[in-house]
Amino acid sequence: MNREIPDDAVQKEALRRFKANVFQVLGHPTRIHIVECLRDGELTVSAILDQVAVEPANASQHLSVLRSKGLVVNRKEGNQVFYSLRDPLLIEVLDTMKLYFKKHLEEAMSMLQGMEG
Amino acid sequence: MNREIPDDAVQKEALRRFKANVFQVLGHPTRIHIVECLRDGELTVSAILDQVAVEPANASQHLSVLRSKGLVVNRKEGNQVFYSLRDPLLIEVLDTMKLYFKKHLEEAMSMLQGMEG
DNA sequence: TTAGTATATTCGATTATTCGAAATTACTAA
DNA sequence: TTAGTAATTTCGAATAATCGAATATACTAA
Repeated sequence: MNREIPDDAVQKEALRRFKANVFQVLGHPTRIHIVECLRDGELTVSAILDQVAVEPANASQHLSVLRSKGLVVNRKEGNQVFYSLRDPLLIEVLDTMKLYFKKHLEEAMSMLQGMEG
Repeated sequence: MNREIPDDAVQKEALRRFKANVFQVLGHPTRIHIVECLRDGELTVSAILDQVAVEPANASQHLSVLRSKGLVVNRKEGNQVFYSLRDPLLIEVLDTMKLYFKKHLEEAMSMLQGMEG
């Protein structure tokens, strides 16, 4: 198999798919919100719900996505489930992004108008 | 309007939507590939097509997404269109991500198996 | 056991993304 | 003009993402 495409290219493509997957997980406002909430440490689902005002079922679904793609981990303690970020490096990505956003804020805002208009 | 939700929260939510939008744009392997191609400078669509083996129409659609969300810019020169990254900061995001990926490569690979299996 | 709280899963409808094929626009060179 | 290359747009079908409602599981306390 793979007589024409070199192994290297196949692996690079696989890596790109993986990257795309991670970005896609971050590609939803509610999931971004959840990740931001977890910035300073672990939280229970209830605590997350206090900040991220969505249906519990919906939050669970988003947490499930974050979990399945390895961005967050969870631990159970009695009645509750605590979530936390898998790797603080993710915060760095978000912080670099924050720089990007700050820089492009003005155009970002006018762009937002267009997005939902 | 917005009698109950403070302005600040509304703006934060707007910003999150914008961030999500950018991440979503990066949430496709072909678009990641295109951005990576543009890492070292501008390229014509043809040159991009040489590296990213997809239908021209498909590449155009992805470039259109990258353009409309402001991640790339283009200029026309005669018969051809040159694309380049809007802001090198984007590369930094990608580079931070690269660290993340390197760190999680092993699990990443087993995760990829699950994704397409 | 029963009732109550915390979280997760399943289901079905809606909306969004994605792709290739076909048609289109914009240039260039003969 | 005509033919040819570069890039884009439109269309329609297939697939994926999203949400709330309803249901289910797991734990706790009475």
